[in-house]
Amino acid sequence: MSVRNALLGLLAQRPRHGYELHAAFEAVVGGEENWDVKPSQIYTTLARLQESGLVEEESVGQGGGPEKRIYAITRAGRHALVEWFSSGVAREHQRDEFFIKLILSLATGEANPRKVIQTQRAKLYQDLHDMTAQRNHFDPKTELAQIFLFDKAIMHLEADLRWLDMIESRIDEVKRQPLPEPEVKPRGRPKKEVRS
Amino acid sequence: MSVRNALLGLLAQRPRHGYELHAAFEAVVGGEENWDVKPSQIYTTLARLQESGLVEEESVGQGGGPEKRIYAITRAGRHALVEWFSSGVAREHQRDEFFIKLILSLATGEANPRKVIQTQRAKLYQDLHDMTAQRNHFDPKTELAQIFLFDKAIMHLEADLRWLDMIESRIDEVKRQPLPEPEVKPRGRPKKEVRS
DNA sequence: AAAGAATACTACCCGTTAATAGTTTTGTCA
DNA sequence: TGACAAAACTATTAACGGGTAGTATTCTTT
Repeated sequence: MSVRNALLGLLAQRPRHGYELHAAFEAVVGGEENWDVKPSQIYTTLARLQESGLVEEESVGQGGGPEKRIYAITRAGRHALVEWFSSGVAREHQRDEFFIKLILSLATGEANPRKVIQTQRAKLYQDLHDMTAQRNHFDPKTELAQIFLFDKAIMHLEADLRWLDMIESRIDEVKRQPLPEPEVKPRGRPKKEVRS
Repeated sequence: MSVRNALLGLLAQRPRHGYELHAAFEAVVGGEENWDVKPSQIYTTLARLQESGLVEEESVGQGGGPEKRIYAITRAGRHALVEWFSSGVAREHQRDEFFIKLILSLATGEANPRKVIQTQRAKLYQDLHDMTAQRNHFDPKTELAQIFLFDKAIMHLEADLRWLDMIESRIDEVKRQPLPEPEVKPRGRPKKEVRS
């Protein structure tokens, strides 16, 4: 969803062709680090945007080399962009991979939960270390935005570590709890509901 | 990735059919709340697992109603599962939707950055409120795991809010920085590199 | 007959990657 | 001077994995 909207944003400035969009995107958000968008994604996304009528092919330029298909944003596109800017970003799904792993290790006995936690903690420390190192490669005078991005990641890692500590200290309580069983629902037409 | 592995974990206990897997999954990780897996996803994932040879169709049971295709985990499947349990969960990509939105609002002038921040903050507070409310619907005596899941989400939301404050207080610094330009690379064969 | 559980499937969207292909510019070396 | 290497420039196609929407068939109970 975000590449899509980013392209709309860039096209709102002026019409561009695919390669140019790729360059602009990288410049804005991926200073050779972190967000690595492949050119092909730009083109597929562009195609889908066009299909949805948010973008249209304007003309075909030709300036040495292959032809350039130049795209422009449409009215509908501008509308979608405004929409995007004026709405909050939905939080990522609860779908937490580590959590499900931990629960499954508890529920199935296929792995040692404490070990799972330890592995994860090691990973988090490693990540934290890497992120911090990378963060310090940027110059606050000119690349403050990049630094903020890393700060966010770092804060999340710290939160994860705190959470992990909390969970570990109470893992026995969880173990003691009954395994959740799939609840059985009565078949057939339900009885007339008596509301509570 | 996680549904996939979760199915492997459940099949490691014993062979099951799709509907059963769906029920078990919901019981373990989605107490009617948060993680809502559609049955169709179970089936598509199962099909893909089978194609990769991690799971195989064992037999077709029949117990009232449509036939049940019963799946079992294979050796390769068990191997993949062990692999999963013994490796850390990779952090989610840097790909941060809010960040790119903010940067684009700064770079393109198509939206007011302060407003973007405010909208996001409102969203975060809303989410925080909802999460907290939901969290309190669970019983720590029997559903501690669910509560932990919410705790994690809550901690992340709090981190996001702190981060947002930090960013907002320094937004002018960012604004003052030169817009990142796509860097121009020299064409042609590169000069013989004089290593530093 | 109504209603919903039990069970399954297909088609599709979106983000993403891998692989490929042709043109132009420029440095290097014989 | 000319041949070639190397890389930028520009784009396309095929495919995969996660995920959703919608539908279809039976069976059981009221």
